[in-house]
Amino acid sequence: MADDQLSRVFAALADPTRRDMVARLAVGDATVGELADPYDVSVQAVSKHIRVLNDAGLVSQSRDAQRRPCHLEAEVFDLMTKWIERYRQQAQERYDRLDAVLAEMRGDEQPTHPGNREQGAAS
Amino acid sequence: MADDQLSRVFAALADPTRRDMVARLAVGDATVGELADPYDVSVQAVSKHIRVLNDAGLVSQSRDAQRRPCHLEAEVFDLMTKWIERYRQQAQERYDRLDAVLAEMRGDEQPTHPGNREQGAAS
DNA sequence: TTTCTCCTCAACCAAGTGGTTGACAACGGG
DNA sequence: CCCGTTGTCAACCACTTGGTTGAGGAGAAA
Repeated sequence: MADDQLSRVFAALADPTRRDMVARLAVGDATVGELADPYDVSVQAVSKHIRVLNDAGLVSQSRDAQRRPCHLEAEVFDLMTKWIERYRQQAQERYDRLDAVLAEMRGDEQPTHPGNREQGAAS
Repeated sequence: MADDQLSRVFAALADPTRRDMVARLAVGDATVGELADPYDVSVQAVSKHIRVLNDAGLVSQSRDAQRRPCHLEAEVFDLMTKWIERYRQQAQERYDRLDAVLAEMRGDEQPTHPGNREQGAAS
């Protein structure tokens, strides 16, 4: 597992249990015990999951006596969203260009200027 | 690794090499060899990466003689985006409510969360 | 103080991952 | 037809991962 943050975030969310915990934390902060309750695994295992989410920057923990309340750091989601949107859009534009070319080949559409359709967008 | 699609997609993108390949494929389809070229690993390793992307539904392969051109299936991104946005928004709403409560307790009139610069840049 | 609760650390284990090399199937060009 | 190109499959290896159990620290509670 590469050690850059984006990789860690994706890897952290690749586990359904951890996604579930994130869903739980989106509702409100929770202690380790509260997070562990719904699952049929040891508290230690849940503690490990939290550590993974923590390392990814998705969750932070504070102190309250013996308890360690977990808090969702939702800003990290933007990191993923940005990456995803970038390439989704890029691919989408490519399909759109292809559509335009196909339409042009069929004479479906008025060609604004023949052969001027490629590589137009400036990032 | 759980076998549901969302898990597979996240896991597939948890590897920088595979994210790189997705970036490459967003520009246009490519053969396995073309995808392997920039990297200092064997073609077999790249073939394995492609298989992972394939199993996640992110990439499809067709036939062209001996070649197996890879094609990016960008719709799968929506699966992730939906999941992410759901909990990001949920968490955001919670912070907003907290802001409101805090403001009310202080008798304040400008509710602003301390560590909460701005919300959705890319939605 | 002693005890109980909440949680983490350490060691261990089975299974999975990302890489390697070697073999080989499929196909086009001589 | 044989040969080079392209890519996958199979076996293997080091390392990681998600789980376990046991030990123990930090605080409240008795």
